[in-house]
Amino acid sequence: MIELHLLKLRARDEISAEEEAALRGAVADVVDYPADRTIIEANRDLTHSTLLLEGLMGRYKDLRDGQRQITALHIPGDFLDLHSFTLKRLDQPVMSLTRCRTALVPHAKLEEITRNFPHLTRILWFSTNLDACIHREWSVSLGRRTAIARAAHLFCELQIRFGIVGLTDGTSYPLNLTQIELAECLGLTSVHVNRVLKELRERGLAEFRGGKVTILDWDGLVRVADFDSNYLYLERAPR
Amino acid sequence: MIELHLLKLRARDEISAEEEAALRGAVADVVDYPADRTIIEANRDLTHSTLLLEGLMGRYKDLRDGQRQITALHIPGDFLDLHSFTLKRLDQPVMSLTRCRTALVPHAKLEEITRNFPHLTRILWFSTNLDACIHREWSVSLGRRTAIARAAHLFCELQIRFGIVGLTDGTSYPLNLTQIELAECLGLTSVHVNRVLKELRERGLAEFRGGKVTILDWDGLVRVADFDSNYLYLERAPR
DNA sequence: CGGGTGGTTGAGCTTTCTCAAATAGAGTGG
DNA sequence: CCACTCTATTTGAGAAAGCTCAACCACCCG
Repeated sequence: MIELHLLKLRARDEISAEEEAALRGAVADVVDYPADRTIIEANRDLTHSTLLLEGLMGRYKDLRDGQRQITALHIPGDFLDLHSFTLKRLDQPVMSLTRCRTALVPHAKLEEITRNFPHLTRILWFSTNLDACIHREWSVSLGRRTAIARAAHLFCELQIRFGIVGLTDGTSYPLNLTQIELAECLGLTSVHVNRVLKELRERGLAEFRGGKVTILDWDGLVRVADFDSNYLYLERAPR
Repeated sequence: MIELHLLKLRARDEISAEEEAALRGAVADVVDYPADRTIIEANRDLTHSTLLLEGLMGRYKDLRDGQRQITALHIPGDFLDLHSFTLKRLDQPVMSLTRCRTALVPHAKLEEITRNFPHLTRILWFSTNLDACIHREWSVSLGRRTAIARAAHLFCELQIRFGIVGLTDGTSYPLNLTQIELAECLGLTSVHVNRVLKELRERGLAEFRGGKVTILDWDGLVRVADFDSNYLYLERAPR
């Protein structure tokens, strides 16, 4: 059940058999959700964190004037809200973008881990820090990159992230978002995203259609995005 | 020495005398830096984290084309890179924006804490998660807020953060940044920041001059910014 | 076949950027 | 104390990226 999550962690550090068992033992129920459902509301007291097994989720914030910014995308193997273990409530809600399957991990079990498995604790801590690294890189995109570079950068990032959990065939991966939702990730309007996608397609860099991203020219896309995977911490190191 | 950091933590949870002692015992040398110096370079192996005692620091990323985005501002009492404890290297460098005084906290000491003080560990973990919440809110600003709302939002956030560590007199706090650096935080050009600051001043909302922010009309500023302090987790709760 | 959602395109507009120049201020050496 | 220099701030004018509004198309599903 937590196979994809283990893939993600083991790409960054060794996980012992005992640690793996502790992690497996921490998982409680499996819960499914339809698409377009807020599954973790903001400011509610939480007693468990949620691991994403299948589907696509996003953290977002709605502004008073009706605009929405998606601040993070979660793919299978990601915790949606491991940070809720210490935060106790979320400042930003999490919604399903497609149909999803999740596994609940009670905070009580995580607390046991912090008492008995210091190294595993650090690995879980690492994984929330990795989320923060991705947030910072998104800030760079939103603050400084052009529309086309932002889209290219996101496609590069996701190619790597899907690759880690074995969900890409090398040149394409599932991304069942509407152009409106993609615009909400990129800080653009859907109209402009449409034009940007057209340009990426016409320049032979990447294609977004049918709920799927296809990388047509990785090096070209990396160049347009000014993409550097450093921030994804793809090396194994003792954490 | 770690008084301001304790203020910050104790605003969010109880810290026992033993935990306080463990934290005090973790601090090693004090180091001073001049302004405008990169003090933690990207991708270097790190063996300690750094606590900011005095001054202003920022995490940033330079793009190929010469643009810079500042992704976080650190004020006294903040860890600059507590996340380096699990990341082992930083994806984004940290620089001093003013003259600064810091205290080094060896990772070995933090590791001891994770072995012996699970609750304190969770509090430190919380504090990196809080950084991430701020990152997400910055993403919202960069992605969706207008230039004036972005500036107003940052001024609101910093008023609260300086307030927690007792460095505001209620209406003003030190912020010794150039307009260029402020622009690098806000994802704008310095020319436009200048015009935005003028508008905030003329509308009687806030003033930025002489290395200091003065809030002239808190409610008005909050309205312009669409500011909600939820994401700063100002409540005490068992973490 | 019809309704609904999402994608595509065009035209004009707004925000913010770029380029350029003028002004202000802080620090330095004479 | 004054000229000089350097950096930061301020303002103006024109350009560009991306937004808004509107229409039309394509596809899916009942």
